Amino acid sequence: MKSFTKSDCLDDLRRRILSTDLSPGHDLDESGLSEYYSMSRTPLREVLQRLQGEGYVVMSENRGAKVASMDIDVLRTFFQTAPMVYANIARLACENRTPGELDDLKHAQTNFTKAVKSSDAAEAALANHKFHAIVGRMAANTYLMAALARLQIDHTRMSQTFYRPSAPAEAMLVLKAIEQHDAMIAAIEAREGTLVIDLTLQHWDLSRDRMERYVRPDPLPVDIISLKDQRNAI
Amino acid sequence: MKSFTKSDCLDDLRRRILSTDLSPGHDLDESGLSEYYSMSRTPLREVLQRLQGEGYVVMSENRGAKVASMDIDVLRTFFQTAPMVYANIARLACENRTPGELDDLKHAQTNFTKAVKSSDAAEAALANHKFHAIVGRMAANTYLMAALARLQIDHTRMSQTFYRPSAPAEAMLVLKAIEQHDAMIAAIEAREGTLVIDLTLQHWDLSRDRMERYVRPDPLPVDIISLKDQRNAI
DNA sequence: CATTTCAAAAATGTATACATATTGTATACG
DNA sequence: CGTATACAATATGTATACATTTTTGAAATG
Repeated sequence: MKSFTKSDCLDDLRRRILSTDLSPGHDLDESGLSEYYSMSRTPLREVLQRLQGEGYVVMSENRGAKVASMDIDVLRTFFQTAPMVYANIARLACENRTPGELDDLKHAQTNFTKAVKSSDAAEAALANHKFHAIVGRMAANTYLMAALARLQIDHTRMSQTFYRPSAPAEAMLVLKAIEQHDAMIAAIEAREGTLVIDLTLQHWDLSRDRMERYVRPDPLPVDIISLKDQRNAI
Repeated sequence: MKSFTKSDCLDDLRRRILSTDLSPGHDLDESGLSEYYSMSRTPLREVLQRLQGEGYVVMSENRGAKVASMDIDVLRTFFQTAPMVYANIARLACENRTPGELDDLKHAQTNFTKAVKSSDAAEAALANHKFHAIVGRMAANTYLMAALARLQIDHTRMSQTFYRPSAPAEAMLVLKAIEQHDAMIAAIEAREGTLVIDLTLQHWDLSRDRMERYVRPDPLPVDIISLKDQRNAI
């Protein structure tokens, strides 16, 4: 039986939520989780409290914790807010990045590329999350970071399908995302603020188009429905 | 002995931190606090975890919790970020406000005015905090709200002196703040987005000027130092 | 058959005891 | 003297037992 430290538990729960292994709205049972991570309920509850603070879960009095939901209001707000925050973060990252952070970013990019090439969808989404989290750290702005962290939770969960390309045209889009990351790294290294804002917004557009297609897929063919028994059609 | 519920404890600690009754960097002792609020350490630790999530305190492994500090980096970032977040929040508040929230805002404004008139500095700062928190709730944007909440913590702590007017000219400034609040309420009620952005930025300028004077006060008169015994001058 | 009641079961909340890590202090040593 | 080390004191971390609340489900009722 593997032994988990509290930090491991935090990381693992974050990973499972981001990969939608624990789906939005999923009920988190304290006893079950404390057994799963082989720790008592006391530290596990503290982990959940912390995850609530980070926006991964919501807790209600006497009713335990749930994975944060992604209802219609959340999505609307997400698409409204994301480009502004991402662009501002990217600009600040240009100004405030350190050499060490730049190395971290390049390393995250190689991990991302590897994950994409090996067609590991969940791993690619998490590697992408890590990449943008490092850009956020570069920005060195605790206030915007709080907003970014929450945006990323929903962004990563929504983009799970992004890295699971079903059509050749969509595989191309993922390769394009890799190129955009490379361009962003170069711009951040050169401290070209206006350029990195531009690149970030392009990167956002690519992601957004794909996500909107996921949220609002092509409607089912009408004629199939009309051919079926009318009682089951509604 | 008064009995505290966990929610009371949360509110009271927030209040004490915002009013700098618990100053930035202050070490929070679990045993002491659990005795103070007459609850065991288990729920108190959960309260601290939660306050960490909200940005009021920082915790480190095996070293307990401290009130979030306000060092030079924090202040720089604060002045850099606040106007953008406040302006965006105000604009969204115009769009998304509900009648009930508008009532809450007006009520908060009467409380604020009362506190200012009664020269209760700490209460005025907290009432002002509440006012802007309601504007934040009106915006209905969880991502920006996370940033706003953290900005407000530092804003309220810094502006403690704002409502403790030492000179008549500064009392005038506080009255001006009250007028600005009234104008903002009217603009939000009329859903005049561009106007409320303008008013918000003016409100910010007023607050910023006062805070900068606090952070960087007038230097001590040089001649007084030169008159003293040289050994004590340094 | 739907609805209500109420007790058992299960989950969350809290207190306490114990384990582990950090900090302070006195003493030994160079 | 200053530094290092050992040990006591104190603080944080975790496990367990118990309390309270919510949920479940079977029996009773209309």
